[in-house]
Amino acid sequence: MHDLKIFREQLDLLRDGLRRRGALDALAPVLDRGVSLEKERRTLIQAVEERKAARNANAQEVAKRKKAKEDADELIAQGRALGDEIGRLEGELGGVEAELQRLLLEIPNITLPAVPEGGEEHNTIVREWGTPRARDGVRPHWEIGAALGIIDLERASKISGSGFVVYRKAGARLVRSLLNYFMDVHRDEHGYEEVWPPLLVNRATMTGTGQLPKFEDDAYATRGDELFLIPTAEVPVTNLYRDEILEASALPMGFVAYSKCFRREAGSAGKDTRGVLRTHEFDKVELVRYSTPEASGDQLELLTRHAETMLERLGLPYRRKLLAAGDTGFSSAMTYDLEAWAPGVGAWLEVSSCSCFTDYQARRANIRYRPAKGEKPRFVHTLNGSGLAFPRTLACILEHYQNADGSVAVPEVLRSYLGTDALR
RNA sequence: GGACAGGUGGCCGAGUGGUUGAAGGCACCGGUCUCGAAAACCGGCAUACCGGUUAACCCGGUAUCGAGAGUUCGAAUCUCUCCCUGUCCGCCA
Repeated sequence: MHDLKIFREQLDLLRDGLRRRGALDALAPVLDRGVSLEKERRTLIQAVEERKAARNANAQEVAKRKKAKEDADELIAQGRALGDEIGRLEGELGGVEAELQRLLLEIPNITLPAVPEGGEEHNTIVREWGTPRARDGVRPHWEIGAALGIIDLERASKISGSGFVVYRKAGARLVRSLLNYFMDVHRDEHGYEEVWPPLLVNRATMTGTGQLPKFEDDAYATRGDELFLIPTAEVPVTNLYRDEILEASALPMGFVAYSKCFRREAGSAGKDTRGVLRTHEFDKVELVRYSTPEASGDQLELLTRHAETMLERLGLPYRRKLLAAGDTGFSSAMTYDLEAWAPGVGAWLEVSSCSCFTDYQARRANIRYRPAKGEKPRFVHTLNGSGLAFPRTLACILEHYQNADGSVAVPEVLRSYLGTDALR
């Protein structure tokens, strides 16, 4: 969310940002409305506060007279009239502020200068690692998984519905191995604090990271308790310090959290849904960082490297894609997608999305830090990225390491976790 | 789920309708003192918004005592709803 002041002080910057996303035409009326409402808001605030000041002075005077046993009836009548007027003006102000709030929620973050303008056709591959395996003779992971008895989609749909998966035997253990391996590396080598967050969170938390109110249809909600199942660990972890002011010396902070992720995928039926590519419930290790505004660019590179390291250690060929402005997520100022090659599916699979949100998320969640003693608090910059998402990583492993005899070699780094060097 | 007891500034803690943004203490920062330190003393020490000025400092105003609504000329203080915490009981991995 942007600061209200953007309508008054940084309109050109905002216009240009929207243009780069290709969203200016659609949002121009929102901006115009915002500018005039912002003015109206200030006018109303002045009117209200002027009367409140009068009311407070009046109340003091009443107190004084009462103490002196003097008559105050006239003042009390004046106070009552002021009160009525304040009530009326505040009602008006409330309406204006509510609409402003709604407008602000419709305006996406402004992307950083390094982000290419335009739509997804301007996405840029900025890094490639490894040699993608040829598709010839490679079966997709759902066939491999079924043959090995480690991915059971039929029974998953029986017990839960479509878009769910049961991992069995070595498949189940493989999930657990990824969890432990990822957590270990990010904690021990990359210096993240390990966090094990709740999967059910309240409305304020979902609102803090922007899932609500706009995307309520995408979230699973509990009946009767006003709790939501998290779509990513980003939600509880970023909200850890909601409404707090941090010490500058604490930054940057890094958190690594494993979680189940729950997504209704309301609008994406039929796209990339084979096998485990898109499910309603999946596992992911998430990296979250808080940084000072000055350092957030470097922090994005660092975070992205942390995620890439996992693919390199697993020996999976991948590429880093810098998303163009129009393809960059609503709250994000800059995003790299990491795509690993799945030779069986014959596609690059997004296994991580690393973003810098600048202060857009922090403002909404009210996460600040104090640069130095006595200075005013500033919003932190928040960043996050998967490190990594399990199902697609698992699919890539099965396909990339598939042998001619139907067995699958286990990546070196997972062997001690999995207790075997091959799945057969 | 039931019954009590609570939620006040970074922390502790006073305060039941009228100069209370809020006593006092602790912590922290600056100063005096000291060769230096401690102690003592003096001063400072929330956030947001609006306006004036705007380069910064600053000045005036408004709001905030868990959240929201209400009563009142006036609410930390009274009423209602909700949230959270603690203790006991019940249930339970």
